Parts: sequence; structure tokens; C-alpha cells
Amino acid sequence: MLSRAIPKNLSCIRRYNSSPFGDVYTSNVRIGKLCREGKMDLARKLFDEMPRRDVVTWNAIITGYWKNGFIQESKRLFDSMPLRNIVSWNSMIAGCIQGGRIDVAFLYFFKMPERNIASWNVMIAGFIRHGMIEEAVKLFEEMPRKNVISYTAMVDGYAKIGEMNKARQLFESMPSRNEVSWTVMISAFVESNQFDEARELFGRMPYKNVISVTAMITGYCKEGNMEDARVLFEEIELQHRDDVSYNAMITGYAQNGRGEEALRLLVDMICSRLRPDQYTLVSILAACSGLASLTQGKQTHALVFKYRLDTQVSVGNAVITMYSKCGSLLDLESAFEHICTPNIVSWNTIITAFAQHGLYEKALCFFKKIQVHGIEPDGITFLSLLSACCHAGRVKESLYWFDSMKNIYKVAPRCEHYACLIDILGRSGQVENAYKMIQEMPFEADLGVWGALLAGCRFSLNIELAELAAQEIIKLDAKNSGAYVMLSNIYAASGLWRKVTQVRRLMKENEVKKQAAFSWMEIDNKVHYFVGGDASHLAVDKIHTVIIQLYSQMENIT
DNA sequence: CGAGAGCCAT
Repeated sequence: MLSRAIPKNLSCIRRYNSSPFGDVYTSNVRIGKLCREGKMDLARKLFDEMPRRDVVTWNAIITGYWKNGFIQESKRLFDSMPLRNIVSWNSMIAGCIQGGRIDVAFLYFFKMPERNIASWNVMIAGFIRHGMIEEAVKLFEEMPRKNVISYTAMVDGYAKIGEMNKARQLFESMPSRNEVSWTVMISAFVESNQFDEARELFGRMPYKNVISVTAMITGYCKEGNMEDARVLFEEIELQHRDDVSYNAMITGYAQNGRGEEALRLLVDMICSRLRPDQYTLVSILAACSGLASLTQGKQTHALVFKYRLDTQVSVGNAVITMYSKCGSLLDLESAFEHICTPNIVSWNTIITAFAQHGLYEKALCFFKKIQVHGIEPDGITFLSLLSACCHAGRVKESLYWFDSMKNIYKVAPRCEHYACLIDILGRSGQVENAYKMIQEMPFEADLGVWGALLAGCRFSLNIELAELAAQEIIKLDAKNSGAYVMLSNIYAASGLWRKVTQVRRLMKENEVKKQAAFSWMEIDNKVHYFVGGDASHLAVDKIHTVIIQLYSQMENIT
């Protein structure tokens, strides 16, 4: 025992005495730590002061520079280092990839004197990150030896381009797998909505960690199965629960219309001494939007500043949506102005906000400002603009913008654009023109397009087109309750009562159920719910009086 | 000191 302990201690003493700054090894570790903490100035000071450096010292500082976004400095040091090893080259290649220069990375990979598995893996992952799957496959096939990381990266690559069969085949053919490989495959299934496959794989996975469990939680959330998601979340031991697993759960609640639970989990997260990040607050803001609760929304907005997340664009965008959905139009523009560098999502968000409130002119004004800021409008920009036309009843304008989108801005229309136009045409009584447009579409119409046509038929009571649209919808989705209900309403409005009965019978036969819609509003911290035909509210008489007043006001306008 | 994984906004 003693003989083993003594040389170890002696070697420590010898190493530490070799220089007044501690030995090279100790300083290398300190540089690595400073780099990871983002303290590049301190790391550089230590680097400059070292009397002796080895290749690890250089590699550490070079890696530190590109990881913190200083690619140029990293390259300068790489070019001036006295002696490079494989790690130096690999690190430089990774840095180039991080900086978006896959071409330079490949140049280094090409001219490095000697490669190891990591060199190939770095390059493969780089190609995958840049969507260059063919190049990745080529390297993967050419590389002399592969390890579990090479395989896992390739599985991920196939999954990212939607080649699920190839991903799965490669995964099954791997000589060995670890928790990362399993997690990649599970996430791939979740991403492509193959939840049964994801669940099956998760069950087979021999060792699970918080990352794989979070991937599966996300799967349950996407499926709308919040109960099983919560069970998994509760199974993570407290010390392993981290910000990402909380975010997955909170996002799930927010996206499944369970805002209260999202808010409760945020409180839980803060009590667990975890710091909410931009992911957390984006989802919490979405939860407030879903609840249409300005009170909660404003409190969350305060949290944005408390956690210093107001500089994050994604958070700023979510704040805009929150104020819009909570009906606070006054805060919209100031929220937008607070975003330091608005991206295309920010512009689309504010245009959508004005569109939803029928403010076409405002929406148009922001649309015109986009290009002044050097940003190109995308498909969603035009969808927002078309939706602004729709909510403001601007038929001519919608056709104009649809046209310029294709011909001037060179943005290819998708089903959503057609659905929006068809909605507008239908509302203005031009349901035949809408149908003509569907026939001229360069690709197959989807549920949304046919749904818009069917909805349009209720304005002009076009039975023939309504039946056609409903048929197409049921072809695509047999259990689509909306189509049955809408068709039956159109029959009813036309006095075709026998047809109404037929549709209702068909619904029963096909086990299609329509769940009752409801609305709600928050007054003085109390939420009031309203269901169609429901007279249970205490102030129901007063409410009806106001509704009648509103009706007569609306009639006076039109 | 280098390679592969989970959470966000229109």
C-alpha cells in the first residue's frame, strides 16, 4: 500500500516545483476550465504567461477560441503553433464547421498528415449538420475503421433528412450501441411522429438516462399523451431532473392547451433551484397565450426581465404573440421595438398579430418595412399578409399579394396559401372561383384546402360543392367531425332536413363525435366558461341583453 | 485539448 502511495505523492511535488506557475499540466487544465466558462481573456493571460507550453496547451486555447465564437483567432493560433498533433487538426476542423465553413474544414481534413477515427467523425458530423448527406455517406463508407460514434452520427444524418428506413436499418446493423445511439433513434421516431416505434425502442433500451427519457417525454407530449409524459417525468430522480426535462414537460402542457399545469410546473422548476431559460419562458408565454390571460402574461413578461432573457429574439417573438392573443393591442408595437435584431419570425409574428385583429393597414405597414431591414419575406410572411386580407375582407388585395408573392418575391405557394385564398373567396360568395383555384393548383389539395372550400359553401349554400368538399375531406380523414357538422349545417340552412338526418346517422355509424366547443374569459382573477346553449352563468340574462345590443349595432354597421 | 443525443418563437 505504502509503496504505491509514495511515488504518486513524490511525482506531484516534483511536478508542482518545476515552475512558479505550477506545471504545464495544471495550467492546461485551468485554461480548459476558463475556456469552458467563456473567460477567454483570462485563459489568454494564463496562456501568455506560461513559461513552457505543450501541444495540449495550444489545443486547449484554440478550442476555447472557436467554442466562444472567435474562429479567426483560433485559426491564427493554429497556423502559428510550433507543433501540431491529430487533436489540433481535429479541433480546427470542428471549429471551421462551427463557424459555418465546411469548405475550409474539408480542406484541413484533406491536407492533415494523419487521421484518426475522430477526424473522420468530425467531418461526417459536419457534413450532416450542413445537410450534405451524400458527402457524409461517402466519408462513412470510405473510412478505414468505424466506431459507435460514426454509426450514431450517420443514423442521425439519415433521420434528419427523413430517411427513416435507412436510419433504422443502420441502427439495427450497428455492431454495438450505447445510450446515445438509442436516444438518436428514439428522437428520430418522435420527430417523424412514429410514436409506437419510439415507445417500443424506449422499452427495449437497456440503460436510460435523463436525455433518453426526455426524448421519450417529448414523444408522449407530441402525441398528446400528457399522462404518460408526466409519469416518465416523475420517474426521473430529483437530482437528475434538469432544465431540459422541465422544458420538455412545460412545452408539452403549453402545446396541449394545459396552460395552468405549465405554469404550475414553472413554479416547481424554480423551487427546484433550476433557472428558467429562453426555452422555458417561450413555452410559458405560449401557455399564457393559450389561456388568453393578460394577468399571467404580464407576470411572465416580468420574469423575462428578471431572468435577463429580454435580449433573446425567440422570447421577444413569444411576448408579441402573448400580447396579441391576450388582446392587448397597445403593447404589441412596443414589444416589437424592444427586440434588438428582429428576424423573419419576429416580422411574421407582428404581421400575424395585426392580421388576427383585422388591422390590414398595420399589417401592410410592417410588411413594407421588412425589406428595408434587409430581410427577405418567406412563405409565412405571405400567409400572415393573406390572413390580414382575410380578416379585413380585402378580396382584391389578397389576389394581388398572392400574385406578387409568386411572381415578384419568388416564394412558392403551399397548401396553406391556397386554403387562405379559398377562405377569402368563399366568404365573399365566390365559392365557384375558389373551386376553380383548387383545380388549377399545381399539387394535391390537403385537408385545410378542402375544409376552407366546405366552409365557404355555407355562405352561398352551394350544396353540390359542399358535398364534393366533404367527400374529399372524409377521403383524407374519415373521423373528421368538422366536415360532417359543417355539411349538416349547410343542409339545415338550405332546408334539406332529410339530408341532415342522413349525415347525423352517418356520423353515428362511423363513430364520429363532435366535442362541444367552449370559450372563456378572465375577469378579476376569476375564469368564466361559456358553452353553446348553456344558460348556467349567474349573469346570463344580462349577457343576453348585451348580445342583443351587439347584434343590432352590427346590423347598423353593415 | 478533438467526434454522436433531449427542450423554444410566426
